[in-house]
Amino acid sequence: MSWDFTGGRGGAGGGRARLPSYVPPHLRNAPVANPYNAAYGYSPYSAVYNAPGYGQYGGGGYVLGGQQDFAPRGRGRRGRGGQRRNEYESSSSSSFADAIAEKFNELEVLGEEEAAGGGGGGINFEAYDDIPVKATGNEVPPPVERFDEIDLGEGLMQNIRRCKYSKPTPVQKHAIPIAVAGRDLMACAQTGSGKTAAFCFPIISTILKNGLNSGPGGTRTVAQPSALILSPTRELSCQIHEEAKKFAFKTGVRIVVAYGGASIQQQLGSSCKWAFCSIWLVAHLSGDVGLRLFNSVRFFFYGICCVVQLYNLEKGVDILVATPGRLADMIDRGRVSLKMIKHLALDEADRMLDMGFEPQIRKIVQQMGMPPPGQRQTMLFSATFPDEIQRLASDFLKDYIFLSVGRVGSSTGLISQKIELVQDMDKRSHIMKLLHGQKANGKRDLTLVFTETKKGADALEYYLSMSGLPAIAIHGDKVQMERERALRSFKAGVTPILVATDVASRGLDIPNVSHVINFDLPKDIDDYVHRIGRTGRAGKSGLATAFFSDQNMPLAKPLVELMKESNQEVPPWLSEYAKSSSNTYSGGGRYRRYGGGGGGGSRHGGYDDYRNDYSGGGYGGYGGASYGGYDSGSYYGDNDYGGYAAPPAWSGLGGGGGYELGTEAVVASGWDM
DNA sequence: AAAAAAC
Repeated sequence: MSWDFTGGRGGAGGGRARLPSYVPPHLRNAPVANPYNAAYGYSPYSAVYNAPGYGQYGGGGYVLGGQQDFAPRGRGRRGRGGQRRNEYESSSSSSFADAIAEKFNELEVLGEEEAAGGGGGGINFEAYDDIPVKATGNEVPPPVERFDEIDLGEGLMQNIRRCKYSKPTPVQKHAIPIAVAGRDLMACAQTGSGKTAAFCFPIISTILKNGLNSGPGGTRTVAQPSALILSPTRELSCQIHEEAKKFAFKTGVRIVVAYGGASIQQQLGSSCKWAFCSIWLVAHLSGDVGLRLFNSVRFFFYGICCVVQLYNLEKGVDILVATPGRLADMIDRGRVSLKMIKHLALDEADRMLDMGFEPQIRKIVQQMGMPPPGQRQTMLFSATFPDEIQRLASDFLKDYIFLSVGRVGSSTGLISQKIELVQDMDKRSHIMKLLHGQKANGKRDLTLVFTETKKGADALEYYLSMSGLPAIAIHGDKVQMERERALRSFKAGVTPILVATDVASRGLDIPNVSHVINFDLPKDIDDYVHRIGRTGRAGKSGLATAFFSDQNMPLAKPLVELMKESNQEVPPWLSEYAKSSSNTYSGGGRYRRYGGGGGGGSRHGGYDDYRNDYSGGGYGGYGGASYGGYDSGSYYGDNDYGGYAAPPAWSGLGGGGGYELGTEAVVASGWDM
């Protein structure tokens, strides 16, 4: 029964069969049957650690320096020749050959960030030529057409070539010169537009120019990274880390990832891991007493972990990729100091600055020793950038450039959106119908199902599993190990149905998703945009189905507008709802602080520099009526975002040197890619 | 009334 996997157990057959274990150097260039084996480093331990009873310790998480980086002697990259490599490390990208192999494999299966960031893999670069790009701000550095127009440093250039990034994507063309010039940046660019590289290249390049921070001495007791990259989920941090490592290959730039969900095996050397596994085995064989013994040993090892963590931090880190909670914790403990930070990048910045996250971010950025704006470079990236968030973010920036990149393939209509009127009680039978229909197709395409709550995700997973459908759930209540296992299992097609909360809605690289089902629609239209953007990638068509129930009335209007923009057929009943609800729900019931106010600007990727709204009031395109509700002008009366005179005219080439590329204003149709 | 993010 396929749904045996839903418990995240892997099973003897499923789990072990995929384990590549050690790959000898001479075979590392060989194509990998399943890209995810290599890319995500199935370790021989996962089968063991995923055994029942281990779960609560979150074996899959990383405390610091995921994978290679946390091995006691670090990676081979820094001249250690990989002598400390163990099986786990080898199964990840321990050599660049592996990295390249992964890259190719990922491209083949339409990796998201990879694909768009890379020059190969059947990416339709012609489509990029039409993408409207707009940069506003003072003295905007001109874009480049090629990577070699900018001196990024030989090591990095070599890696760019190794990655087969032949040509920069639109966001890279603009963002890299801006960032290399040391300017602050607020970039509104789609997931999959290559933004990871857009902020990594300049950071790595500058670090190389200014000299590495991490010397071999290790006399420092506090890690002082010179760059910090923050992201809202652990998986995303991990993904960025993996990316960045490829770019920094052999440059000596040290990149460490830090996020929660404490792990044991990830941080121990191979011998410790084996010892740990053996103990676990013995413990299980000898029953209850053994298990108790195992638990004490586990705690012992946990203590060791902290020591290892310390050691690695002290060894030096140039770029720290982290989630906010863990970083704040490490700063509190005095393990990390931000006083040497020269570059700060926030990925998915709008989420990082929304209600739940903003205080943490503000604390990290403003109260934990980081140099103030002006003395550091700050770059914010997101696919959606509501005005309210822009306003918040401007606290972190100085004289920044706002960059807005339109969508790739928006005109091709890669994603078809279907909205169905399904009441909550009918949702289950309805999704069964949908999924069985797909099953009949015999395809192994991936289906991503979004629910509103964690409980809902679990319940749906259970229901689908019990109905014979291979589903697995991912959400924040699962321990990190289960989350990662779910993701792997989904990507590998073992459980081609992933039931997820919004933990999986942003930034994550989940290739081959052919269908996104919004079992529960999100409250926020931006979330919807991010969610459906998981499908329809790199030339493949995608389907996004949403179950619209009476609960979703507030979403009707923005949803209709979004669908119209992307040339989707709007069901008549939905239009009716949109009309009748237009003024009723203005901003009410929204969780996000920017809630109803965001309507002044355009949404779903077509955001504009809010500074330009300041004096002008609504400028065509999207009227302030988007959300019904507030007139956006009401926000601008505060006058509290100090010193921002309204910069040059928003429309590109005029005025103070904004750039405009492409054929139309940036509020182009289409949505995420 | 949610999700995420530290131990």
